[in-house]
Amino acid sequence: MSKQADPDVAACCAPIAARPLGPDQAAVIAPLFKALGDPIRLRLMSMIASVPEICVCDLTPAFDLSGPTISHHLKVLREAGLVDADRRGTWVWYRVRPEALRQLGALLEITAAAGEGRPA
Amino acid sequence: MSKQADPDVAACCAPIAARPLGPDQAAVIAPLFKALGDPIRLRLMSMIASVPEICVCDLTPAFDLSGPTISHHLKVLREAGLVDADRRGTWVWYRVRPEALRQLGALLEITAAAGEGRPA
DNA sequence: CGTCTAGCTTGACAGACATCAAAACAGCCG
DNA sequence: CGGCTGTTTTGATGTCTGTCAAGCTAGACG
Repeated sequence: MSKQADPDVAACCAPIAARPLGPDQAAVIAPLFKALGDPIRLRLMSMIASVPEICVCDLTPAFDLSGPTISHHLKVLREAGLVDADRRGTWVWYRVRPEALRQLGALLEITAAAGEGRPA
Repeated sequence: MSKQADPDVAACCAPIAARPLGPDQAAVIAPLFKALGDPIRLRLMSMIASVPEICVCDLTPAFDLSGPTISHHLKVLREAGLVDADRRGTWVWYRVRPEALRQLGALLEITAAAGEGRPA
Protein backbone atom coordinates (compact mmCIF):
# COMPACT_ATOMS: atom_id res chain seq x y z
CA MET A 1 0.00 0.00 0.00
CA SER A 2 0.82 3.60 0.44
CA LYS A 3 2.00 3.91 -3.13
CA GLN A 4 0.53 7.12 -4.45
CA ALA A 5 2.17 9.67 -6.71
CA ASP A 6 3.19 12.74 -4.76
CA PRO A 7 1.86 15.50 -6.98
CA ASP A 8 4.43 18.13 -6.17
CA VAL A 9 2.09 20.25 -4.13
CA ALA A 10 4.39 23.25 -4.22
CA ALA A 11 3.74 23.78 -7.93
CA CYS A 12 0.33 25.30 -7.34
CA CYS A 13 -1.36 27.22 -4.62
CA ALA A 14 -2.83 30.41 -5.97
CA PRO A 15 -6.28 30.39 -7.57
CA ILE A 16 -6.67 29.50 -11.22
CA ALA A 17 -7.90 33.02 -11.85
CA ALA A 18 -4.90 34.75 -10.33
CA ARG A 19 -2.69 34.20 -13.36
CA PRO A 20 -2.50 31.69 -16.22
CA LEU A 21 -1.22 28.27 -15.27
CA GLY A 22 1.99 27.17 -16.89
CA PRO A 23 2.08 23.94 -18.89
CA ASP A 24 3.99 22.16 -16.15
CA GLN A 25 1.62 23.19 -13.41
CA ALA A 26 -1.36 22.22 -15.55
CA ALA A 27 0.20 18.83 -16.21
CA VAL A 28 0.49 18.27 -12.46
CA ILE A 29 -2.96 19.46 -11.50
CA ALA A 30 -5.16 18.25 -14.36
CA PRO A 31 -4.88 14.58 -13.34
CA LEU A 32 -6.42 15.43 -9.97
CA PHE A 33 -9.46 16.95 -11.62
CA LYS A 34 -9.54 14.08 -14.05
CA ALA A 35 -9.69 11.62 -11.19
CA LEU A 36 -12.77 13.43 -9.87
CA GLY A 37 -14.27 13.61 -13.34
CA ASP A 38 -16.04 10.28 -13.10
CA PRO A 39 -19.36 9.97 -11.29
CA ILE A 40 -18.37 6.74 -9.57
CA ARG A 41 -15.09 8.16 -8.34
CA LEU A 42 -16.76 11.37 -7.25
CA ARG A 43 -19.20 9.40 -5.15
CA LEU A 44 -16.42 7.22 -3.77
CA MET A 45 -14.46 10.33 -2.91
CA SER A 46 -17.40 11.92 -1.16
CA MET A 47 -18.16 8.73 0.76
CA ILE A 48 -14.57 8.54 1.91
CA ALA A 49 -14.44 12.23 2.76
CA SER A 50 -17.62 12.05 4.81
CA VAL A 51 -16.06 9.94 7.51
CA PRO A 52 -12.64 9.61 9.13
CA GLU A 53 -12.06 6.36 7.30
CA ILE A 54 -14.07 3.68 5.57
CA CYS A 55 -13.66 0.03 4.59
CA VAL A 56 -13.83 -1.12 0.97
CA CYS A 57 -16.45 -3.57 2.12
CA ASP A 58 -18.67 -0.60 2.90
CA LEU A 59 -17.97 1.12 -0.42
CA THR A 60 -18.51 -1.73 -2.87
CA PRO A 61 -22.15 -2.56 -2.03
CA ALA A 62 -23.18 1.06 -2.64
CA PHE A 63 -22.70 0.58 -6.39
CA ASP A 64 -24.07 -1.67 -9.09
CA LEU A 65 -20.57 -2.54 -10.18
CA SER A 66 -18.26 -5.50 -9.81
CA GLY A 67 -15.66 -5.54 -7.08
CA PRO A 68 -12.74 -5.23 -9.48
CA THR A 69 -14.26 -2.15 -11.04
CA ILE A 70 -14.59 -0.41 -7.69
CA SER A 71 -11.06 -1.48 -6.88
CA HIS A 72 -9.91 0.05 -10.15
CA HIS A 73 -11.53 3.39 -9.36
CA LEU A 74 -10.06 3.39 -5.88
CA LYS A 75 -6.67 2.80 -7.41
CA VAL A 76 -7.11 5.82 -9.65
CA LEU A 77 -7.97 7.98 -6.65
CA ARG A 78 -5.00 6.53 -4.79
CA GLU A 79 -2.56 7.18 -7.62
CA ALA A 80 -3.86 10.71 -7.96
CA GLY A 81 -2.92 11.22 -4.33
CA LEU A 82 -6.47 12.06 -3.32
CA VAL A 83 -6.90 9.20 -0.91
CA ASP A 84 -4.75 6.90 1.12
CA ALA A 85 -5.32 3.27 2.02
CA ASP A 86 -3.91 0.59 4.22
CA ARG A 87 -4.79 -2.95 5.03
CA ARG A 88 -5.70 -3.78 8.62
CA GLY A 89 -6.17 -7.49 8.97
CA THR A 90 -8.74 -8.72 6.53
CA TRP A 91 -10.03 -5.36 5.38
CA VAL A 92 -8.59 -2.37 3.58
CA TRP A 93 -9.43 1.09 4.92
CA TYR A 94 -9.47 4.27 2.86
CA ARG A 95 -9.18 7.85 4.04
CA VAL A 96 -8.97 11.18 2.31
CA ARG A 97 -5.79 13.26 2.03
CA PRO A 98 -7.04 16.65 3.17
CA GLU A 99 -4.09 18.55 1.64
CA ALA A 100 -5.03 17.40 -1.85
CA LEU A 101 -8.63 18.42 -1.43
CA ARG A 102 -7.62 21.74 0.07
CA GLN A 103 -5.21 22.38 -2.78
CA LEU A 104 -7.88 21.90 -5.41
CA GLY A 105 -10.31 24.02 -3.45
CA ALA A 106 -7.81 26.84 -3.28
CA LEU A 107 -7.30 26.66 -7.03
CA LEU A 108 -10.96 27.28 -7.65
CA GLU A 109 -11.25 30.22 -5.32
CA ILE A 110 -12.34 33.31 -7.17
CA THR A 111 -10.19 36.26 -6.34
CA ALA A 112 -10.60 39.93 -7.05
CA ALA A 113 -8.61 39.49 -10.24
CA ALA A 114 -11.18 37.15 -11.73
CA GLY A 115 -14.02 37.77 -14.12
CA GLU A 116 -16.09 39.10 -11.24
CA GLY A 117 -15.86 42.79 -11.88
CA ARG A 118 -17.34 42.53 -15.34
CA PRO A 119 -20.24 44.91 -16.14
CA ALA A 120 -22.78 42.64 -17.84
CA MET B 1 -23.35 30.84 -29.41
CA SER B 2 -24.51 30.89 -25.84
CA LYS B 3 -25.49 27.26 -25.99
CA GLN B 4 -24.20 25.66 -22.80
CA ALA B 5 -25.87 23.03 -20.68
CA ASP B 6 -27.24 24.54 -17.49
CA PRO B 7 -25.95 22.10 -14.89
CA ASP B 8 -28.75 22.46 -12.37
CA VAL B 9 -26.72 24.35 -9.85
CA ALA B 10 -29.23 23.75 -7.08
CA ALA B 11 -28.31 20.06 -6.93
CA CYS B 12 -25.10 20.71 -5.05
CA CYS B 13 -23.77 23.32 -2.72
CA ALA B 14 -22.41 21.69 0.39
CA PRO B 15 -18.87 20.34 0.45
CA ILE B 16 -18.12 16.88 -0.79
CA ALA B 17 -17.12 15.92 2.71
CA ALA B 18 -20.36 17.01 4.34
CA ARG B 19 -22.28 13.93 3.25
CA PRO B 20 -22.05 11.36 0.44
CA LEU B 21 -23.12 12.61 -2.96
CA GLY B 22 -26.10 10.88 -4.49
CA PRO B 23 -25.78 9.28 -7.92
CA ASP B 24 -27.78 12.08 -9.54
CA GLN B 25 -25.71 14.84 -8.01
CA ALA B 26 -22.52 13.05 -8.95
CA ALA B 27 -23.75 12.71 -12.52
CA VAL B 28 -24.31 16.45 -12.67
CA ILE B 29 -21.04 17.50 -11.10
CA ALA B 30 -18.54 14.98 -12.43
CA PRO B 31 -18.62 16.41 -15.98
CA LEU B 32 -17.44 19.75 -14.61
CA PHE B 33 -14.39 18.15 -13.04
CA LYS B 34 -13.90 16.08 -16.15
CA ALA B 35 -13.81 19.23 -18.26
CA LEU B 36 -11.00 20.53 -16.06
CA GLY B 37 -9.21 17.19 -16.16
CA ASP B 38 -7.22 17.94 -19.28
CA PRO B 39 -4.05 20.05 -19.11
CA ILE B 40 -4.94 22.05 -22.20
CA ARG B 41 -8.41 22.85 -20.93
CA LEU B 42 -7.09 23.68 -17.49
CA ARG B 43 -4.70 26.19 -19.01
CA LEU B 44 -7.43 27.62 -21.23
CA MET B 45 -9.68 27.94 -18.22
CA SER B 46 -7.03 29.70 -16.22
CA MET B 47 -6.22 32.06 -19.09
CA ILE B 48 -9.88 32.94 -19.43
CA ALA B 49 -10.34 33.32 -15.69
CA SER B 50 -7.34 35.61 -15.40
CA VAL B 51 -8.98 38.44 -17.30
CA PRO B 52 -12.50 39.80 -17.71
CA GLU B 53 -12.69 38.34 -21.17
CA ILE B 54 -10.37 37.10 -23.87
CA CYS B 55 -10.43 36.55 -27.63
CA VAL B 56 -9.86 33.11 -29.17
CA CYS B 57 -7.19 34.76 -31.25
CA ASP B 58 -5.26 35.33 -28.03
CA LEU B 59 -5.77 31.79 -26.78
CA THR B 60 -4.81 29.76 -29.82
CA PRO B 61 -1.22 30.98 -30.27
CA ALA B 62 -0.40 30.02 -26.67
CA PHE B 63 -0.49 26.34 -27.61
CA ASP B 64 1.27 24.04 -30.03
CA LEU B 65 -2.04 22.77 -31.28
CA SER B 66 -4.18 23.25 -34.36
CA GLY B 67 -7.03 25.74 -34.33
CA PRO B 68 -9.72 23.07 -34.50
CA THR B 69 -8.24 21.31 -31.49
CA ILE B 70 -8.38 24.46 -29.38
CA SER B 71 -11.89 25.05 -30.65
CA HIS B 72 -12.83 21.56 -29.56
CA HIS B 73 -11.51 22.11 -26.04
CA LEU B 74 -13.30 25.43 -25.79
CA LYS B 75 -16.50 23.70 -26.80
CA VAL B 76 -16.05 21.18 -24.01
CA LEU B 77 -15.63 23.99 -21.49
CA ARG B 78 -18.64 25.75 -22.95
CA GLU B 79 -20.88 22.70 -22.82
CA ALA B 80 -19.80 22.05 -19.25
CA GLY B 81 -21.10 25.50 -18.41
CA LEU B 82 -17.71 26.69 -17.19
CA VAL B 83 -17.30 29.46 -19.74
CA ASP B 84 -19.46 31.56 -21.96
CA ALA B 85 -18.73 32.92 -25.41
CA ASP B 86 -20.16 35.31 -27.91
CA ARG B 87 -19.12 36.67 -31.23
CA ARG B 88 -18.53 40.39 -31.54
CA GLY B 89 -17.85 41.27 -35.11
CA THR B 90 -14.95 39.26 -36.42
CA TRP B 91 -13.80 37.80 -33.13
CA VAL B 92 -15.25 35.47 -30.54
CA TRP B 93 -14.76 36.40 -26.89
CA TYR B 94 -14.74 34.00 -23.98
CA ARG B 95 -15.38 34.71 -20.32
CA VAL B 96 -15.68 32.56 -17.24
CA ARG B 97 -18.96 31.80 -15.47
CA PRO B 98 -18.07 32.62 -11.89
CA GLU B 99 -20.99 30.65 -10.42
CA ALA B 100 -19.67 27.41 -11.87
CA LEU B 101 -16.19 27.99 -10.53
CA ARG B 102 -17.56 29.00 -7.16
CA GLN B 103 -19.76 25.93 -7.03
CA LEU B 104 -16.84 23.59 -7.58
CA GLY B 105 -14.74 25.47 -5.08
CA ALA B 106 -17.45 25.12 -2.46
CA LEU B 107 -17.62 21.39 -3.09
CA LEU B 108 -13.98 20.97 -2.25
CA GLU B 109 -14.10 22.96 0.94
CA ILE B 110 -13.11 20.87 3.87
CA THR B 111 -15.53 21.23 6.72
CA ALA B 112 -15.37 20.17 10.33
CA ALA B 113 -17.10 16.94 9.38
CA ALA B 114 -14.27 15.85 7.14
CA GLY B 115 -11.36 13.53 7.70
CA GLU B 116 -9.57 16.30 9.54
CA GLY B 117 -10.00 15.21 13.12
CA ARG B 118 -8.30 11.89 12.56
CA PRO B 119 -5.55 10.97 15.05
CA ALA B 120 -2.70 9.67 12.86
C1' DC C 1 -20.94 40.14 -55.58
C1' DG C 2 -16.12 38.27 -54.47
C1' DT C 3 -12.66 37.54 -51.39
C1' DC C 4 -10.19 37.53 -47.16
C1' DT C 5 -9.78 36.38 -42.15
C1' DA C 6 -11.43 34.22 -37.72
C1' DG C 7 -13.48 30.45 -35.88
C1' DC C 8 -16.33 26.23 -35.93
C1' DT C 9 -17.80 21.50 -37.72
C1' DT C 10 -17.01 17.02 -39.77
C1' DG C 11 -14.53 12.76 -40.57
C1' DA C 12 -10.95 9.75 -39.53
C1' DC C 13 -7.73 7.50 -36.53
C1' DA C 14 -4.59 6.27 -32.65
C1' DG C 15 -4.51 6.01 -27.84
C1' DA C 16 -6.89 5.98 -23.36
C1' DC C 17 -10.65 4.42 -20.34
C1' DA C 18 -14.55 1.75 -17.92
C1' DT C 19 -16.09 -2.58 -17.32
C1' DC C 20 -16.24 -7.46 -16.37
C1' DA C 21 -14.53 -12.42 -15.87
C1' DA C 22 -10.87 -15.06 -14.34
C1' DA C 23 -6.94 -15.53 -11.77
C1' DA C 24 -3.86 -14.13 -8.07
C1' DC C 25 -2.85 -12.46 -3.50
C1' DA C 26 -3.55 -11.54 1.72
C1' DG C 27 -5.35 -12.84 6.10
C1' DC C 28 -8.43 -15.45 8.95
C1' DC C 29 -10.04 -19.86 10.91
C1' DG C 30 -10.83 -24.76 11.09
C1' DC D 1 -2.10 -27.38 6.09
C1' DG D 2 -6.49 -26.42 3.46
C1' DG D 3 -10.32 -23.94 2.71
C1' DC D 4 -12.72 -19.40 3.04
C1' DT D 5 -13.50 -14.29 2.58
C1' DG D 6 -12.02 -9.84 1.05
C1' DT D 7 -9.31 -7.15 -2.22
C1' DT D 8 -6.32 -6.40 -6.06
C1' DT D 9 -4.23 -7.66 -10.61
C1' DT D 10 -4.51 -9.32 -15.35
C1' DG D 11 -6.63 -9.85 -19.90
C1' DA D 12 -10.07 -8.84 -23.16
C1' DT D 13 -13.51 -5.81 -25.19
C1' DG D 14 -16.36 -1.99 -26.49
C1' DT D 15 -16.63 2.94 -25.92
C1' DC D 16 -14.84 7.53 -25.34
C1' DT D 17 -11.35 11.23 -26.26
C1' DG D 18 -7.61 14.17 -28.28
C1' DT D 19 -5.75 15.35 -32.49
C1' DC D 20 -5.38 16.88 -37.24
C1' DA D 21 -6.81 17.78 -42.20
C1' DA D 22 -10.38 19.38 -44.97
C1' DG D 23 -14.50 21.71 -45.52
C1' DC D 24 -17.85 25.18 -43.83
C1' DT D 25 -19.98 29.60 -41.79
C1' DA D 26 -19.94 34.48 -40.21
C1' DG D 27 -18.55 38.93 -40.63
C1' DA D 28 -15.45 42.75 -42.79
C1' DC D 29 -14.08 45.15 -46.78
C1' DG D 30 -13.90 46.42 -51.45
